[in-house]
Amino acid sequence: MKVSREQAERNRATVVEAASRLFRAQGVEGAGIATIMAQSGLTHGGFYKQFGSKEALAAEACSHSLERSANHWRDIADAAHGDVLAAIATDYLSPRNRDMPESGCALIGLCADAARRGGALADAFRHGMDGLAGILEQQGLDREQALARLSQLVGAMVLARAVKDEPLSEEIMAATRAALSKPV
Amino acid sequence: MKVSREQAERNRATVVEAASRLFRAQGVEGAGIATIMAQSGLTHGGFYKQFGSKEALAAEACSHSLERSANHWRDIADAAHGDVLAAIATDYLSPRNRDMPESGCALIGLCADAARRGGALADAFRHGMDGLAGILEQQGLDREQALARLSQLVGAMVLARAVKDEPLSEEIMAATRAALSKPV
DNA sequence: GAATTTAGATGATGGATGTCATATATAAAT
DNA sequence: ATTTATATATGACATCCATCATCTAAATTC
Repeated sequence: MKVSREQAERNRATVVEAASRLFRAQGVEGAGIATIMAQSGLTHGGFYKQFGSKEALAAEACSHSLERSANHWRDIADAAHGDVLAAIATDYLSPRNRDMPESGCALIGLCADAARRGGALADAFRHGMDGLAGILEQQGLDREQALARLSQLVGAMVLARAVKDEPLSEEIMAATRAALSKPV
Repeated sequence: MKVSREQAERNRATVVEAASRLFRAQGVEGAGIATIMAQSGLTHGGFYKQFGSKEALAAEACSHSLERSANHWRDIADAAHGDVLAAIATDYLSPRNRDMPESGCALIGLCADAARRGGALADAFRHGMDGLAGILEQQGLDREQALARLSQLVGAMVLARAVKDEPLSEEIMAATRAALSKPV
């Protein structure tokens, strides 16, 4: 049945949010339209009234998530007295980001999908990554340093998640936190 | 029909090799048993005479691939006069590794699958990663430095693949090559 | 308040997938 | 030379998925 325009817009936002969480946790292939819609309290049929395709939803979910991450990084930067990069590293290289992929950084959760699927998802991924790199650049790093250090954050978290071994995983995160705390 | 024991063993190795390439390129979910067997010149039916499950094949393919990478890194180390780490970085952070995932490093191609599927695949991933970290440790890096720098290699390649943007991707790789060429 | 529009529900479709049962032809064992 | 064992082929099964056609009830418009 039809719902009010505002309700429809709210529903749409709920779907994007659910997709963002499910895609990050299970990958774009791993999460089906039906699951995402059910998680949003809807059925699968209405999906194509709101989104052109699963790909389009994935791209939107990726943008949504990386914009949130950018806001989060800016909050950390504002709150940190002293070394902002170390504060971001401490927040990023944490069990929370490692063990809760559905709410963790989309650079980790969606990197494989962006690489394999390309298209609008990869565009959203690139744009979001650029935003995060830009935040690092505002901390007195030149672009080269910003990209190198972002790479290190991402690589450490990718490995920490993949090894599925708490001591080794903590070792990886700690080593990278230490490396990022050193002066340029 | 039955084939000779040696032929069967060769066939098995061919399947592992095909799986290793297809899984790295398309992910474990993206490559089906039928495709892997066809790529090996066989049909899908015989698969379960040789492998317990797709998961088991994925783990074996991961080990196989990361052992090859370790050999490759050792070759680079032997051939390099001077800075071995820079030589490895130059080889790793290259268009070849970025654009040919089916023959590229499995740390990149299988990290998402290891993180999501866990099990034997994650075990193989961890073991292979440990081996590569060990090679870095033999270059005068302490363990902490080895893990931090391996993270950086992995993160840069993950991002370089995901952004699907040749200039940005080259920028990421160059920034990380430069960072890894600096003294500890 | 009637007419129209439309968000979402129900249900179908075609294709792909991992796994397994059975058949067959050939190697290995006797 | 005969028997046995088995590597691979054929075919099937149940499940899942993205997408779309159709329906319906409620919101919007007139």
